[in-house]
Amino acid sequence: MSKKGRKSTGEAELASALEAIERAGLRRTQPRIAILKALIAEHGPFSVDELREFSLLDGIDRVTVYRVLTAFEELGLVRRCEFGDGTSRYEFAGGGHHHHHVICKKCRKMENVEECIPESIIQRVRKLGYDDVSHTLEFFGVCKSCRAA
Amino acid sequence: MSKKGRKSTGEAELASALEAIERAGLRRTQPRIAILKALIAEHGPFSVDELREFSLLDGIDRVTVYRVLTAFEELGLVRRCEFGDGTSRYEFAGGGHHHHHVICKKCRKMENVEECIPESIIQRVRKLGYDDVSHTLEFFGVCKSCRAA
DNA sequence: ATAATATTGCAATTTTGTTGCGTGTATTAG
DNA sequence: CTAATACACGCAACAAAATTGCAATATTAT
Repeated sequence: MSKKGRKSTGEAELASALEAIERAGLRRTQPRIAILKALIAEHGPFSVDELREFSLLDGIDRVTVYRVLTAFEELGLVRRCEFGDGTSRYEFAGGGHHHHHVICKKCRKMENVEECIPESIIQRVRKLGYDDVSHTLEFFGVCKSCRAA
Repeated sequence: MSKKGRKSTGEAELASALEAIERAGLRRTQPRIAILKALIAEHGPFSVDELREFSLLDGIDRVTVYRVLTAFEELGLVRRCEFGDGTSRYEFAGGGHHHHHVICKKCRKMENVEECIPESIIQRVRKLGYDDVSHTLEFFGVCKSCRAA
């Protein structure tokens, strides 16, 4: 995405996320920074325990990860996804680029889907009397390799 | 929906669901019938424990309810919804009529949304190589009364 | 009616997420 | 720069949700 086409280091995303944290009156703590870095560097939504496997998060308590992710979700820095297996997964959402996922029903492999729902549906929900409307959308199907087998 | 406009007793839905169960090679057991009846009679997605409060389900073990709902989901008789509070909810999906929900972020009140995503998005997912594509879609917002407070 | 087997119920367990509280660390005031 | 304050963290205990193994039971086919 950068003008010269070089791979993003994530520094811009990190900086703007930290700014958002400050604007919200929260502190720049080591766990928050580490979690942001991990989420920006690696992608695909992660469960709390998957996140904790990154060495960046070494020594950070599971409870802290839950609390940080919940705070980030409220700030819109993170999106929570439910893939139907009972655990929540989180991915960085600080750069406005919002997408969804397809999950294979057999092997649980996951892939991004760039399309989103039309604005008109969101308008309908607003007309029902809701403000600050967000949504979750996930697709499930059987992937090529699983179909073959 | 019936031709004469009288209220549906759910008998038709029940019959066709039972037929689907047989076609799948499953047995018509008392717990399965009771759960179907409850799901057809009452609406709005229910958690396992909410379902178990209906007297129809008296004496049916929680584990059985989980297992039955999982089987029904695979048959497409039931849709699973995730409202972001850590528990799965289920609703009858045997009559093709498929809808989504808005959940208030504050009071957790829930309401149906009849609109659905355009077929074109589902086509895109199929083109990614997935068969048998389904989706989950939930909206979240702040409802009128919570906005006032 | 009987046999074969799918399904249930129970108990124990695992997994996921939450709460309370004492300690530590970042920020603010002096 | 130091002390005071408040926020955030880590630990331990807890709670909720869902799963597993196995023996007992109910359903279907013969």
